[in-house]
This record gives sequence, C-alpha cells and structure tokens, in this order.
Amino acid sequence: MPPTDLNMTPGDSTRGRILLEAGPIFAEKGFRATTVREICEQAHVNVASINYYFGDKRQLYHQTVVLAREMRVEQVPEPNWDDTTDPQQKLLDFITLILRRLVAMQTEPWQVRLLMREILEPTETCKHLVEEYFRPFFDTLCGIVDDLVGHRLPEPTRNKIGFSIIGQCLYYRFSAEMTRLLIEQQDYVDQYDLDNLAHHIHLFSIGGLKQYQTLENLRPPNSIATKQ
Amino acid sequence: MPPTDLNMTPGDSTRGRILLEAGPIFAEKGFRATTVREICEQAHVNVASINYYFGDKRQLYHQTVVLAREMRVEQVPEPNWDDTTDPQQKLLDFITLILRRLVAMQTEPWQVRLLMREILEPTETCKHLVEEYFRPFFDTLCGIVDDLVGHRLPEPTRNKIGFSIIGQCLYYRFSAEMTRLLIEQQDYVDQYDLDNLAHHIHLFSIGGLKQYQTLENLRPPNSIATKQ
DNA sequence: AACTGTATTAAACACTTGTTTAATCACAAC
DNA sequence: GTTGTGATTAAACAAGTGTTTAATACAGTT
Repeated sequence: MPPTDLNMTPGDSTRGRILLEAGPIFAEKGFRATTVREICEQAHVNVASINYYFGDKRQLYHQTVVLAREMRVEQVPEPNWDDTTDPQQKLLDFITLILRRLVAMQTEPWQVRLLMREILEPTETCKHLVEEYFRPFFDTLCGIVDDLVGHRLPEPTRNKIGFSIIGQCLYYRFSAEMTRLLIEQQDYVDQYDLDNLAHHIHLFSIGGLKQYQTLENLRPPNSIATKQ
Repeated sequence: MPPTDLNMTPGDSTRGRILLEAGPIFAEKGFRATTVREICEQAHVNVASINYYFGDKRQLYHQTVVLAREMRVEQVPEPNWDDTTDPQQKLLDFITLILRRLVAMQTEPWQVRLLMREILEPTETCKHLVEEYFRPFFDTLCGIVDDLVGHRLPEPTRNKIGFSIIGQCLYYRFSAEMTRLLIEQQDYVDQYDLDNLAHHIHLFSIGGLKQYQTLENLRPPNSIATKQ
C-alpha cells in the first residue's frame, strides 16, 4: 500500500512532488484538459505513479484543492482583532484579506486559480470547501456588517450586503483578463493596486451600508418601474 | 465552397443547425471538453460537416460566441430613455439590464454561459466581444455615474465605481452555484429574484456613489493601516 | 441523357487519453 | 546471501480525439 504523506512537507516524497506539480497544471488548464502525462513529466515520475499513489486522476485533483486552501490560509493569515477594534477598521481589514487571499492582485498564485475554479464550477470537493472555509469566512463578514449597521437586519438583506462587498472584490479576479482588454494597460498597473482598490471598495461599501442604517429603506421593493 | 448563411435564420440550413446545437454544448462543457462527434450527433449531421462548413472546430466555436451575443442583445433589449429620464432611474434600469441579460437569475441560457466563459478565460474571440459589446456597455454606465456624482471624477476612480456596480451584479452569475451551497435553498428562490436584487444593488450603489459626491473623499489613500 | 457543382456520407488516419500489467529495482530483515 | 516488500519502470491496452479522403447522392442546366 502506498504511503499517504499526512502531516509531511510536500516535495520531499514522490507523492508530495506529484501534488506540488499537479496543482499549477490543474489550476491553469482545469481538470479535464490536464493530462496525467504532463504532470508526471513535470514531476519526473512514471505515468503509473498517479494511480499508484492516488488511485486515479480525480482523487489527485481533490487532494490538490485541499492543499491549495491550506497553503493559501497559511500564506495570508487573518488579521488579529481585539474587542476594541473599530468595525470600520475591521471591514477594511476584511476587504484587504479577500483581496490578498482570494483575488491576489497582479499576481495569480496557482492556489487562487484552483479555488476560483471550484467556485465557478463546483465539483464534489467544493462542498468540503464551503463548510470548512467559505462559511466561517462569510460569517465573519456578516458579524462586521451587523456591527456597522447597528441594528438587526433580516438575514437575506444582511446576506445581500455581504455579497455586495464580496462581489466587488471578486470582480477583479473573475473579470481580470477582460478588464485588461477594456482599460489602458498602464492604468491597470498604476491605479488598481491592492491598497488603492481596498480603499475604494471600503469607501463605497460604507456608503452602501449607510442606506441600511435608516430603517426606511428596509421596506421591500414595491412595484419597481422597469421597462420591458 | 460551402454557403455562409449570412442574415439567415439559423436552424433551417445544415450549417445553422450545427451552430444552434453546438452553442449549448460549448456553453456547458467549454471548448476543449466538447467533441465534434457529440455536436454532430445532436445536429444529426456527419462528423465531416463541421470541417466542411466552418473549417475547423475553433472557427465553429468563434461563430457560436458571436451568435450568442447577437441573440442575447435581441432577447433582452436596452431600455429606451429620453433627455428627461432621471439618472437614478437610469441606474436602476441599467442594473436590471445587466441582471437580465448577463446574469439571468434562476435560469441560465446557453448564450449567457458562453459569454461568461469568454469573460473568465478570454480567447481571441473576446477582443471582438469587448470592442463591439462590452465597451459601449461600460461607457453607458460611466455616463450615468457622471450624472449622478455631479462633477468630473478622475477616470480610474469613475471606472472603479463602474466595476463596483457591475461586480455586485456579476457575483450572482459567477458565484451562483457556490452561493447555493452557502445559503438556504428556499431563501435563494424566495429572496433573490431579479427585482429584489436590482433594488438592493441600486440602493447600495446610490449610497456608495454619495461618498464621491463630496470632494473630500477624493484624496488618495494615504497610509492605510493594515495588518501583515 | 449527360454534365456540373454542391452536399453528404462511411471509412480510415494519426494521435492522445487514463489506466493496467508485469517486470525490475532498492533495501531492510532475517 | 536470501527473502520479502514497497517503489518504480517500460510497455501495452482500449477508448476517444479532430481531421481527411474518396466515394456517392442530388439537385439544376444544357
């Protein structure tokens, strides 16, 4: 029976080497388009090794996604807050955390690409990802929103505010390549760095949140007039 | 030489039938994972027909993307405004237009899936898409933002506001499947219908825009304090 | 009826895919 | 030294890929 390499630094063993070489390739080309032969060539192992260590290609993919999440959490740790931390500061920190960990401006680590693939086209692996990672992440954001609004919002409303904040951030990951076609290349480098973007999204979101601080905006949308 | 079917209703001819059957399959599985044999089987044509009519698989794909855009514009026409239309109403109409045409809540027409693929992983076809479709679309939004803010913003700032609005909308397309894993299935059906979402995004964005109506927030982010 | 150019077809081609097999290697235990 | 066990290998396998070819069918024209 092949070894499982739990709690070991990948890269030392043959199994770990496969994992670390497979990750970037899966991230770049997706599960289907990636060939086991390319992975094995990169890792300098025989084509049979993948089936020997992981059973099949699918289980290897699953393991790379799990590893990607673990590495990303370690690479970009959460900010440490205490009871006195200002909610506005918390929001800015949180936006910065998303941009750093999941958007990764300019650069694009393979771990990020892989996780984005799971958001866009979830496989079985994504359920694991949501429960272990995204849900606690989102709950943290909802807590900050509650503090900033100052009173209890209906859950769907609070969720939508959360999605508005996350959506602004993730735009720069999902639409990055198209955005580069849309605006001046030089502007993109100069004006869309991490701090600049975090500042804008924070400012814009604080404004959006203010709309929900007054109770009058909480009524449901009664007969919105839209054409067609 | 095979016919080109310009200005013809697809579906009548063999060529048109291939195009209409290829679209949904490319949308569902992507270019690479789609096989010409599956397309030909669906369209009840011989495997050689694709090469006969389109040259190769790639050119067929390009034509399906162009067709998808044309159909989507026709299916969801732009609202008609005049000089007296309120900018706030314009913004709501525009948000509704994005949600209808590009996000398509609940349902997911193959044309939308195909266009999203081009945003996420642009091929050569995307350049054509940006110039013919996305750029004028985005310019319209920027015009509305200008009207609402009331004074001239630096272009990168105005663009970022535009991206904040579009980002909130596209979130519900890109992260739709993951969001369904995150929140109650029933809530998603009840609380995230098109009008409800348009209302929230409109309200939230109006708040965000107000932050830029006062000139004081226009200074660059000077030394934002973020951990790590 | 013969010709012409387009449309369609079955079959073959050359190549890549994930997986399996059986042989070989390395190395510790006895 | 022999044995045994896990690691690694080259080779083969079976299925699927996009594309090409050469033959055939079918109109419309002369």
